[in-house]
Amino acid sequence: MTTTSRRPTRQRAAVAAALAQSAEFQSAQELHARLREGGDSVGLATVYRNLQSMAADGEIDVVRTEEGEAVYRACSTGHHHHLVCRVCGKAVEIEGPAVETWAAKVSAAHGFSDVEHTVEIVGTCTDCSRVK
Amino acid sequence: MTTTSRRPTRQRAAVAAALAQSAEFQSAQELHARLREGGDSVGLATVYRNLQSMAADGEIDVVRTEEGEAVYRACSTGHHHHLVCRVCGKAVEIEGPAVETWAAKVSAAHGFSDVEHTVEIVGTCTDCSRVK
DNA sequence: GGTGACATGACAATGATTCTCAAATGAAAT
DNA sequence: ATTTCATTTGAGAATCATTGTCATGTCACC
Repeated sequence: MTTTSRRPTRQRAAVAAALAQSAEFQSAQELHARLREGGDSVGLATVYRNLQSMAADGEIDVVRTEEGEAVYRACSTGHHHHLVCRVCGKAVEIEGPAVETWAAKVSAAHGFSDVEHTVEIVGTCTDCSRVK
Repeated sequence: MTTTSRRPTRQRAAVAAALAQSAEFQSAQELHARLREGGDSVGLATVYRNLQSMAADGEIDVVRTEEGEAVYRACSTGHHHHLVCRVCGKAVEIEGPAVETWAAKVSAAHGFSDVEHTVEIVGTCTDCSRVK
């Protein structure tokens, strides 16, 4: 079902590597720029295509910025949510059994099937609130 | 604090009215088109500006589409979340005390302050899963 | 080594959102 | 009413991420 056979290419590997290099969320544009600088030249469209297919296969995480920009991140493992600092962008991975069950219960109650959910918590982390 | 004094104008009223006309989420573009058709001509930029200020004041709800488009909705009351059908777009307003407390607890545990959270659940509603 | 399908790259095209700035309009004073 | 002045509006240009196009490159297999 999730078997989208793909061909291994230098570009795909480069994108995956660049993504894995940081634990933070990165936009396609940022990744593209980083690749350029690093010498691994990869076309912008290719970066987008690869990120999309990886995301479709659940290999990476996608989230929409407040401004609507898509940001990607190498997903360490399984299903989880994020606690993001609105100032420095630091992201903490969190899990919430409570939320999972709640979401399942609520959607079932309304007759919804094949459900997915997104939970994003944004706030100001200790470091950033200190500085002001 | 939330006292952003604004001037009442025909346009602002028109946008608010158009928004209130439907219980569904609508994009700025859709609202603009609807206003045009209805004879209440309002500039596109103005529609955006008003939606933004209303959203900033918490008078209306904003959510990002899967494609990154911003959609707005007259917010009935207080804080709540949405259960959205991925096929027909039908949205059900839901509340979740469980989620609220969980979010507060988790963010506090990580030292985050001034926290906000977003929870979106998407699935397929009864009607749409029936048709296939 | 040849071949056909899939991947890539450069660039054009799209589409939502924002910016610009002159003209219109509200509010309060006169 | 009229003046005054900050705010709001409108039309269109400008941005900017993302997607489409299509000729060319490359992989897996024969």
